[in-house]
Amino acid sequence: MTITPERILEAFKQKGLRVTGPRRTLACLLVETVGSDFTIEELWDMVLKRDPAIGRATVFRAVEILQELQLLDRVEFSNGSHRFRFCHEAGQHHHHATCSSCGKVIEVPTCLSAEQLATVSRVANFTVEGHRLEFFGRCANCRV
Amino acid sequence: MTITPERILEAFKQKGLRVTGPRRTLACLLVETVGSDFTIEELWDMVLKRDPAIGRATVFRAVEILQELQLLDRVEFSNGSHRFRFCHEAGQHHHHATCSSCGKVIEVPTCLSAEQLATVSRVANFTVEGHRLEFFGRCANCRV
DNA sequence: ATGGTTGCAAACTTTTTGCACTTCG
DNA sequence: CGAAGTGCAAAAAGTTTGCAACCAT
Repeated sequence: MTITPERILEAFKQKGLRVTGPRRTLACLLVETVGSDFTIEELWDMVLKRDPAIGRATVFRAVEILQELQLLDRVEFSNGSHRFRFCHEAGQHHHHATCSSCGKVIEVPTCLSAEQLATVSRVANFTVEGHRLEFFGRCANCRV
Repeated sequence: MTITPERILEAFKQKGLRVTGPRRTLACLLVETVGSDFTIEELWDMVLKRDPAIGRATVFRAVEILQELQLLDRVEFSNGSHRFRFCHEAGQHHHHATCSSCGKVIEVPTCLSAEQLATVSRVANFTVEGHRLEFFGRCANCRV
């Protein structure tokens, strides 16, 4: 199940959103970025190379939508900064390990168990609807 | 073990940092905020009421240090925003559940097991040095 | 046609920086 | 005294907004 621009555009349609030129351009670009991460500024720069007429706001707006569609992941780093990433596992629940030395991002399937989530609900008297989990450390290359 | 301004200032000293007027003011203020959360702007406003001479940059710099000292927690919300919080559990490892309706923050002790962390290390070929875990959902008051 | 979408530019929010002055130790 | 810390103001990042024109459907 490789991700294609069509899949992304289909997701827009199913949300009742239109398929437009800028969105098409973005979809094509994003599938090529799989496995790498970027800031919105960097994404905009990439977009400009394909269509210099696209505005920055359009990119910000598209990123917001793609996050809601769960297609684009926001990756948090230990220093509090964040980058975006169109993951191999796009659409699948997963988390990220980020190297505090080189910034490498690794997709990891590890997650909390149902029991652990139930425990949170109980002790916090809280309905858990979602969570975010990030691992920080050092990748194989940056190990000492 | 109640937290006191002295404890905070002591932590500064042990890091080789000086105890200054602004830091004293901040320490006193922070122990009174335990259990509530704030933005840096809000913190600065509170600081100004005690000493109108303190600059914004000083507050930003102090917040950065207090985070490194693990005394001040940065709480992330589901919408991507964040606030700071001087927790009851200051210094103890814990996480947060935030209500996406009213913004309430609940401190929770639930965490990953050693096995789960070991699994991440193994599958990602990655030395895990830290992690961040946030729960999103609805608190008792905002439940439908 | 018609309402969602876009580009632009300006406004905004949040955080950082350089530097002369101050203050702790 | 000397280095760390501070206040200020300006600048840098990062993001949002209003609106007239545009274009999918």
